[in-house]
Formats: sequence, C-alpha cells, structure tokens
Amino acid sequence: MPRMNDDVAAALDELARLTKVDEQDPNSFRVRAYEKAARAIESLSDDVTEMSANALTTVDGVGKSTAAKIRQYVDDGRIDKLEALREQYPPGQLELLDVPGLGPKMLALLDEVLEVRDLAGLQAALADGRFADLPGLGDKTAENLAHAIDRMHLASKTRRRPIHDVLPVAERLVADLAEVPGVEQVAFAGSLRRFRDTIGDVDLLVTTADPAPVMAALRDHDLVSDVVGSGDTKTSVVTRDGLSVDLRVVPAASLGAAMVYFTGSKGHNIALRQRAIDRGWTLSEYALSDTETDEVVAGATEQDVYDALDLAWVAPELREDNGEVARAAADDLPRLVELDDLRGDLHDHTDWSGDGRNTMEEMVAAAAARGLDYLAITDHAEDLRINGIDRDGMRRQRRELADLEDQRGDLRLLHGAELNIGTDGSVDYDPDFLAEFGFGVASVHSAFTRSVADQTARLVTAIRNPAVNVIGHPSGRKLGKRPGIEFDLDAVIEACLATGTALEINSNLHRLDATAEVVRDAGRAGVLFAISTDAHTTRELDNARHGVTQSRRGGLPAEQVVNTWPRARFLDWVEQVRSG
DNA sequence: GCCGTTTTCGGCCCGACTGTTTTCAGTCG
Repeated sequence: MPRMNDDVAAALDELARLTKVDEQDPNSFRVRAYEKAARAIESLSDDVTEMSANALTTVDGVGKSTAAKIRQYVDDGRIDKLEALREQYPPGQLELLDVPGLGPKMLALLDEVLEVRDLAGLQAALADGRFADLPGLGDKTAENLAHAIDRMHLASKTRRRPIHDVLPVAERLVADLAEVPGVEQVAFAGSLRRFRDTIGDVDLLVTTADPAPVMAALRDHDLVSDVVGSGDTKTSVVTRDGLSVDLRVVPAASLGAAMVYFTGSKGHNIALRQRAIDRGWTLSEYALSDTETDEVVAGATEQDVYDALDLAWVAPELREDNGEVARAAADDLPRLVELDDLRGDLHDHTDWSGDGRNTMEEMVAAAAARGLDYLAITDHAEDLRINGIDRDGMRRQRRELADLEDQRGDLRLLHGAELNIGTDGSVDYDPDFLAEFGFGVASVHSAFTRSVADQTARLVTAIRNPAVNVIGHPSGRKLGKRPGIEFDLDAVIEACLATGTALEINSNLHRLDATAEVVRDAGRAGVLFAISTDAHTTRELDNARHGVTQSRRGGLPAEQVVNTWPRARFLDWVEQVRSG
C-alpha cells in the first residue's frame, strides 16, 4: 500500500533482472531471492520507511543482505550493487532481454563474440548471418528471433494489461473451445483466475482424449493472429491485439494438479512443493506423487491435492504466498463471499440522472430477477452539474420509488443518492435535505492529485457525515487509465470503525475499488464493506460477480459485507449509521 | 541470497518446447 514499498519492490526487481544477466542464469538462487523479496515488500502492509533493518529481516524472504539494501534505498535513494550493475549493463543491452526467446546466455554470447549490445546490433547480426554462425545456434533460431522482434510491439512479455481487456477474451476462448468435439473440460488459470488487476497472459487448461482438434481450433481461432509454438500438449498463440494465450492439454486425472500448477502464484506453488517434499512426495502439473515409487497420491481435483498436503483448499484469489498456506495449514482461512450470499445492491443508477440508461422500473425488475431482496437507487446528486438531480427531482423520484415498492411488494427499495465528495470532504445539499434520504453513497469524482494529507482529511470528513452509509469506489482509480487518490488507510479505518460507515467494493471491472490491499487491511481491522455494482444499465447488475471475486482477493470474511445480511439486520445498520 | 521439527551448510520446483545437440542447452512459465 505505501508507495515507497512499491519503489523498493521495483528496485529489487531491477536488481533481480540485472543479476540474472550478470550470472547468466535465469534460475540463479540470488535472482530468485531478490524476486521473492520484491513480492514480499510489495504485499507488506507496513511502510518500509518506518522499519529498521532488523524489523525487515522478520519479513519472510528478506534476510540480512536484502534488508541492508532496502535500508540504503530508503535512506539514500540508491543501492550500491544496483548502481554498479547499471553501470556494467547499459539499458540498450537489457532491452535485448525483452526479445522473446532471448535469455541471459545468448545475451552474454552476443556481447562476447559479436560485441552486440543493443537491438539494432542484433538485427544487423541476424541479417548478415553472423548470429546463425554462433556456437549452438543456427538459421532457425535467427529466423525465430527476427520474427519475435517484428512482433515485439504487439506482445511484450513485460507488458501487462488491465483485467477488463483480458477477461472477456478468455471467457470467449473458453466457451468456443468447449464446443470442440472430444473436449471434456476447459478452464482458465493463471493470474486471471487469481483475479489480479493486470494480466500478463492467459493460461487455458483442457482435458480431452484427443488434443489435436482443440490445438487446431485455437491456432485457427478468429481472435488469433500468430502461433508461437504448438506441440502435443501445449500451444502458444498471440491474439490480434497482442495478448499471449497458452493452452495446455492434460489428462482428466491430472486436472486438479494442473489447475493448482497453472493458477500459481509461483510463490504459492513453491510453498506447496515444499510441503510435498517434506512428505516424501513431488508435486508437478500432472500429480502429487511419491518420489520413490512414483505412485500417485492426488491429482484429479484441487481439493484432493490440498487434502493430501494437510491443507484446507485455498481460494485461487488468495494464492499469492502472503501467508495463506500457513492459514490453510491451521484451518484458519476466512469464510469468503459467494455470489449467492448477496441479498442487495447498494449503488445503482437510473435514467433519472444523465448517465443511467434504464428506467427505475427496469432496474428494480432486473434486481428482482436476480433474486435480490433489497436495492438502493443512488443517482448522482446536484453537485455533479453534468448529470446530477436537483432537489425537486430527488423528491419526485423518492415518491415514485415508494409507489413502486408498494405496487411490487417484494423488494425493499431504499431511496439514496451518490453524493459527490468535494475537495474539503463536504457533499451535496444541506444536512436537513440529506436527512430525507433513506441511504447515502459518497464518492470522489474529481481532484485526484491532492496531497495524501488532503485526501485523507477529505475522506474522513465524508465518512463522519451521518448521511453517508458507504464510501463509493474509495480510490477513484480506473485500471490502465488513472491511479486513484492516495490516502492514509489507518485514518480511514479508524473513522469507519467509529461511525460504522462501510467501504464499497465497486464491481465494475474498470474500477475494482476498493483495491485488494485496502480490502485486506481494512477487513482485518474489522471495517464493514458493501459489494455494489454501480450499475448504469440492467446488464451491469451481472457485474456483482466481479465485486464478489474482488472481496475474495482481499480475503474478506462474508460476515463483514453488509449486503449479505438479512433485510432486518441490514436496515438496522443503515439507520444506525444515519443516526450518527 | 534465504533458511532450519533432520540442517548455521547445503540445499533451493518442475516440465514443455525448440533447435541444435545425437543426449542436451536455453528459454519460458
């Protein structure tokens, strides 16, 4: 969460990359140690600037040496070893590593034999045949690298993209491949299944007795522009817009082991493997099996694999090597939210305000069709000049909603508003008018770049406002477009706990806000959450599943989500907050 | 570089694909 942690993680990642080149070994233990430390610092909720070297060594994956490097970075803004390596390997040379199929060994060979130290030099050496004459290399490798350079602008192994660009593609591929004759099961794994904000590539798993047709179906798919490789069990392609997709075919008896393996994360898998080794077993994508006898211990389902390792099944969203393995071993994992748990939606727009597309009647009917028991209509309020509703409008809408509730007799319909949080934390209207609403969401829609102190004060003021039940999309981020506001989470947590105000988990794939880190840290502190769709159309009510997944990624216990509560308990909470 | 219910030394996850090797090296995830 603290920004300095991200800077430190980035420095450690760069150190890993340079060390990989320096040692000419992608699996160097030192490289892996730096990478593991980077992930550990990234997911740490404590601020590294406030930690001593000793405190840093208590972080799993950080030892004395890395702790000293982190301290030096925090204190001096530099790391001696990093500076030395930067000196030794100029950026142009490192760019060569971005070429798919070119690793540290080839990098060293190019440097030593051909004195090639940048992309232009490589292209020249590929063109005039010097590359193909290198020991252990030939024409085919040269051809492949030339092709890889040509499409680098398309699919870069370093470029991750927002999940809203990737999930629809993956879901379409899964649906299409499921139609191929002989295919039994298809699923995506990888960081997409873990529901990270950004995705590097798509991993698809298929079970079938006959792999050839499904491999062909992927190679020939409309969305695919380039085939990187295709063998008996694995095919790699790139889509037209540059997304890498890997397809693996595994036997049905191995699907569980394969799902574990390809879902990751790497750190989570290594932790599982260690437990397997401790028991005299080995864990691969095919099975958990006995090292001596090769006898299969488990593999058909994920549950079997975790059971055999004496672990509770770990939800994919939690598999980030953040201590979830230890919690699974202690049977101490939280009961996470399922889509069926949601009884209401608390942030919904209609065509009463400028950007909603469906009528109130349509939105309510759609919510009823999805089995909800209560719904808050929260159109934009008057401060949003473009599309907010004025006071008379709000009163008329309130009467119409009450009539609708009477006519239908099924859902409890709350009349609220999505209030706009000004730069000073104030919201639309005045206290008396605000008190007429039955519900309130308040969100930041502007001034995203104020100081941390300003944004914190802004949020805390809004949280303390009794007309505010929920803080909508707390950071205001849009994935791939703009970062959210930065604020002091501890202060926000404290205010929420004092007032009972909930933080929203906005289900829109472009937002996923609160972030997983905020959900995790505020959730652990006991803060309440609302999983809301922010739907502007009836279709967008289906986004609730994404909000649920986001809450799971933050490890949030279902008990802390107010819209999983039965109607009476939920309404009590609404009134409790509003009575100050 | 990290780590310790066998260990403060000696381990550290595992397999597919490709190309260039007639048995393996490099890269990738």
